Amino acid sequence: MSLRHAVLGLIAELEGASGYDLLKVFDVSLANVWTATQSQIYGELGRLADDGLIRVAAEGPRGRKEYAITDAGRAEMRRWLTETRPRYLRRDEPMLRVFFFGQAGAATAAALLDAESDALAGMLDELVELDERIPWKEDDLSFYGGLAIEYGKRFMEMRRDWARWARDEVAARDAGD
Amino acid sequence: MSLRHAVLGLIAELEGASGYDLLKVFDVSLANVWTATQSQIYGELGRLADDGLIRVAAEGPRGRKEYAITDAGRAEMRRWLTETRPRYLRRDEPMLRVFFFGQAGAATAAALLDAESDALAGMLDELVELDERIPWKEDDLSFYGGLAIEYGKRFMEMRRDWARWARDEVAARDAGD
DNA sequence: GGTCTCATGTAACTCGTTACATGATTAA
DNA sequence: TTAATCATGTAACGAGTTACATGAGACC
Repeated sequence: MSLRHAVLGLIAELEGASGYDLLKVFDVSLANVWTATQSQIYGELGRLADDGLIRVAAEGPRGRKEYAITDAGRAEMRRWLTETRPRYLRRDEPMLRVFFFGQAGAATAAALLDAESDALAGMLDELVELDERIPWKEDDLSFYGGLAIEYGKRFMEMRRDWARWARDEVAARDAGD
Repeated sequence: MSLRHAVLGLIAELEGASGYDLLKVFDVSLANVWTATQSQIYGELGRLADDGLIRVAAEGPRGRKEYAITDAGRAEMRRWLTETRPRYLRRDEPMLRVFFFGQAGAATAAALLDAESDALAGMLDELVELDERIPWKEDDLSFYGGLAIEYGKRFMEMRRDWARWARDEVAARDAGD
């Protein structure tokens, strides 16, 4: 139940946030780490409130609901961080396709790998820009969010370099043996 | 519908494979890229056969069904590789937790990061061993599978190094300012 | 007055996980 | 003979996606 803890953890850090606020956080910094849709977030906020882990602390204009974490919620967050082990489930569509590039022919495979390294270079640029735009290290969320952004940058770099290397391997195999 | 194409692609490469055979491929080489459970695989094989993309080519002992791809299946595979763009959906539980390590205190955060770099070093060892055990480059699946394994190794290395770096950042922040 | 952003919610569907259930064949 | 491996299938549930639906407030 990772989404549950993502939402709960954000409410803990961002007291007074609404579902709409969380949605923006998911789109920007958390996107590198966990994606969520609008309907998921609102649904989970409702369930967390029903279970007493968060509560509606205030209501604003346009039906806005501002949430705050409860003691039970803080305890659950600590339990999740310290008493559960994360799962390393990999599900990576671009990399899955690589597995089958042989079925499209070597020339097409090389072109697809080129397109991927370009896409990755673009995503890396976006992250670097984001990293420079946000004032890190001010508070805990920023500090740990900064660690996650650094991870995102390393990830994109590694992957871009891999795509370039793989492209050369495919080209060499096509030309040579 | 990535699982569908993962199963379809494997049947294309491994003519005569059964659901049970695919299950092993998913557990070993494909695990770095796409995970699937037994019930998903059998379900998808049934649906692919219903849709005419694969067919039961032979039946073996113990109810074994050996599948073969059809022309419609090969066309669908080509279409998927060349006419669709992959999605970069990241959903990474260990990294999500990092986002909230501040809520457990700096000492606990450092310990959690230590545990993670150890786990990653172990997974890297497993991949290196796998890489040495399997005879790559013999056929297309092995060649492209080898590219994916190289990716897996780079991924683990990057991640292990990141965890060590992050641990030092947390320790420095805790000691210093 | 019109458009943009803020703001929430639900319904239908697909995908993924866990657990159960069953049985044949092989090798020690 | 008994344990391991091979082999398939389904049922219930939980998680994630897409689309629809609605409306209030802010800005120009």
